Order: sequence, then structure tokens, then C-alpha cells
Amino acid sequence: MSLSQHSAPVAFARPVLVRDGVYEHLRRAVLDGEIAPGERIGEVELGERLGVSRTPIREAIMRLTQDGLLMGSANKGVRVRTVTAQEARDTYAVREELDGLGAALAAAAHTAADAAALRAALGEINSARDGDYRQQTRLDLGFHRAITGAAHNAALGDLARNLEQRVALIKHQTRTYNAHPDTAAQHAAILKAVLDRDAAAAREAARLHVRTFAALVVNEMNPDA
Amino acid sequence: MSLSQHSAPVAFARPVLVRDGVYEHLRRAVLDGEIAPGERIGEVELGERLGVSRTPIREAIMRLTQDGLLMGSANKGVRVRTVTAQEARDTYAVREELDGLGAALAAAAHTAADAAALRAALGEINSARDGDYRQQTRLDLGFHRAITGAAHNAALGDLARNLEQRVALIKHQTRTYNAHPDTAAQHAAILKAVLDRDAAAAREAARLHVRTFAALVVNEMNPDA
DNA sequence: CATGTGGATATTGTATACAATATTCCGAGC
DNA sequence: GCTCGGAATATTGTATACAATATCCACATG
Repeated sequence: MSLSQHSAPVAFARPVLVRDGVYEHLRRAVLDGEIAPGERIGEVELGERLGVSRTPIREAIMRLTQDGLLMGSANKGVRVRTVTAQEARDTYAVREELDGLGAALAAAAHTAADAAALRAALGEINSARDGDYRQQTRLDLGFHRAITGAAHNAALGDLARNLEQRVALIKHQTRTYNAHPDTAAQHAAILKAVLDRDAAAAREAARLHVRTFAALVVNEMNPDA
Repeated sequence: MSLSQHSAPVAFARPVLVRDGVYEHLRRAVLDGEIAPGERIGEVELGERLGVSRTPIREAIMRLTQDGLLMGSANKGVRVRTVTAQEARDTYAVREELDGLGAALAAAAHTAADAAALRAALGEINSARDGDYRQQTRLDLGFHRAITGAAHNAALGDLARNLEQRVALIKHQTRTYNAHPDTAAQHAAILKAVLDRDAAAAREAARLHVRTFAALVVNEMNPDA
């Protein structure tokens, strides 16, 4: 096993950059709700905890800020972002369009591998129905990512990923448990339309699902209208 | 005028951060086409030219990379992004949805100030019809930004801004001069529908405009299809 | 002559040092 | 007792130093 002879085409030894590791760590911590919305993130403390210097910490924080997961003003540090009810409404309005587009494109462009991934993602959701809202948020994110992935549109993938993360943040802020009775049926309808390659039905099913869930979450955030 | 007594609520003396200045400088240079797509950007050289250290340079570069204006792999530096024909098609497909949504929302939500800004932006385009493609790109971007601004949806604003920049990059790459005869009429139709608060018409007008221009640009990029 | 191998060079990635701004808390004054 | 400085502290912003990786070119080798 003379692996050390050639360069290093091994798959597991990807040249990991410290900043990427910090980014993934922080991102996961925020999306899993380990750091609460509004909680402050100190560069030095985080650096000491992870055993790295401030430089990669800062670079990861900047990326997450642009992702919309953190918020911060100059010289005042960053916090896990808190979202207002209006911002949540705005986000869902955009997400309705993009998820609709994603489902329509997925219906037209999905491959056999995409179909398998979609079925697997939905299966996980259905078999873990009684998990907590964190697990539910994570699995739901996985299902939607599978759809946008099946759309095979890089620009959509970038933007949808951004939106999904913001939605996950909103869910953690409200701690909304998706107990809506139509959820399972709506998920199934989206999957069926996509697999049937019915773009129009897929788009409408995805949009309806977003509307249903948006109403649930936004209502949870704010007593008004 | 004892301004020095209280903190410093003066508007013109915004606490400018070096990284923000570098970011705007680089962003403008890329969007104005001063740096050609594919051209390399060296951290040290740029730092010396601007008279700042590498730290704010790197932070600006990371932001622009996430914006989709630069591209780079680990340890290999960054270049002004080059876009493939497929990526351009993908981008326009998404933009059609978002611009349509933006126009529809703008029709419903625009204020008197928004209306004035929209008229001004369109006036600039029409009075500078004979400029080069750089000026045209800049003014067109201004018009679309005015629309998404009038939509008063923060999430849409973020994503649309991202998309607009990518489109501007594509235009510089193809050096497409928008000579399509319908352009002026389409712009006018969008503006009219928005000002009439006709959301459905505004959405369709915006989508048609994107489709028209996308066909022009994509055709310019690649002989196929 | 093509090729690939080695080192010299250049460039990026990370860590640390220094500067500027913000926060905190204590005491003076009313 | 409350409020308004103001110094002490802490934290972020920037600059620089060091480490790791990539690029380039000369040179040897088939």
C-alpha cells in the first residue's frame, strides 16, 4: 500500500481549509439551534474553543453573515440573526416562487438518482414524524434540497440554499413544530408530481406547501394579522 | 456649532471600514468591466495599489466570491468569474421568476418616491440610448434595482441584487449591446403596469423582458441551440 | 525532442501583533 | 438617589509575520 508515492488522490483526505471547517461548524450549530437567535458570538472565545486563530473565524463569520444567518454592525460583533415577522413573510413570499420553480424544473430534469434521493428524503421525514422540531427542520431542509438539486439549475441551487437556511433560522426562532395535518399529504403530492414529470402540478403543489407552512410560522411569530 | 459634544450623529462621517471601501471598489471595477472576466486578482498587488493590507482585501474578495462575481479555488487565488452558456440560461430562468415577482410586488406596494425613482431610472436609460454597453448595463441595472426596491421585500432585494450582478457580469463577458427593437417598449410596459398597480400585467411584462433579453445574450454566448 | 523531476519563486492560508472603536463600571456632581 | 462623565477593559478592525501550497523554470533523462 504505497499510497505516499503519488500526490494524494485519496478521497477522504480532501485539503480541508480551517476556515471551511469553522464555517461548517458554525453553520451547523446555528441551523441545529445550538446557538440561540440573538446570542452573541465572540471571535476570541470561539477561536479558543476550536483551537484556531481569529483569521479563519472572521472569514467564516463573514460568509455566514452574507448567508443571512448572522447579523452584525461594524465594531459591534455578530449575533445569530433574529427575524421579524415582516421579514419572515417576505422570505416566504420569495420562497414560494423559487420552490415552485424548483419543483417544476425538477419534474422536467430529474434523473433516476434524483428520484431515489427524493424518495429517501421523504422516507426519512415520514419515519421520524415524532422527532423534535430540530430534527424535523433538518429533515425538511433535506427534502427541499433534494428537490432543488434535482432541478439541475446552479443559480437556483445557490439562491434556494440561501432561502432554506433563512427559513430554518425562522423555525428555530419560533420553535414551530410542523403539526399541520396536511403536511404529509402535501409532501407526497409534491413528490408524486415531480416523479410524474408534471411540471405544472409540481409547481403548484410546492407553492401550496410553502403557503401552508408560512401561515403557520408567521402566525406563531406575531399575534397581529 | 458644538458638534464634538455629542457622540457624532453626522450623516456624512459614516464610520467607513477599509474592507467596505475595497469591496465597493472591486465590485464597481468588475461590474463596470474594468477587470475582464477570467482575469486574475492578486491580493498583494491590489493591496499595494490601494494602499491597504491584505486583510481587508481578502475579506472583500470573499464577499465578492459569494456574490458570484469572482471565482477561486483553495490556494489558487481568484479570478473574475466566467460564466458558461448553461449557467447563463440557469440564471435567466431564475431571474424571470424573481423579476416577475418583484414587478408584481412593486405594482402593489410602490410609494410616490418609488414612482419618481422608477421614472428617473427609465428616463436615464432612454436619454442615454447611444452609450456603450457598459453604461447601458449600469443604467439597466439601476432600473431593475428601482423595481425590486419598490417591491419593499428585503429577501427579494437581497436575492435580486445577487442575480442582477451576475447578469451584469454575463453582459460584460459577452459585450452584448442591447439593440433589440422591443427594449424601450418593454421597459415602458413594465413601468406603466407598475404605476397602474396592475400586478398581473407587471409580472408578465417583466418576465417577457427577461425572456427577450436572455435569448439575445445566451445566443451571443454559444452557437449551439 | 519530449517529459518529468527538482528546486527556486510566488501566492495564498493562518497566526499573531497593533490600532481603533465600543462597552462597562465606578465615582463625581447635582 | 440619579445622571453624567471618564477611565479601564474588552472586542473588533487592520497590519504584519510565518507556514503551507502552488506555480514556474531549469535541467537531467528516456
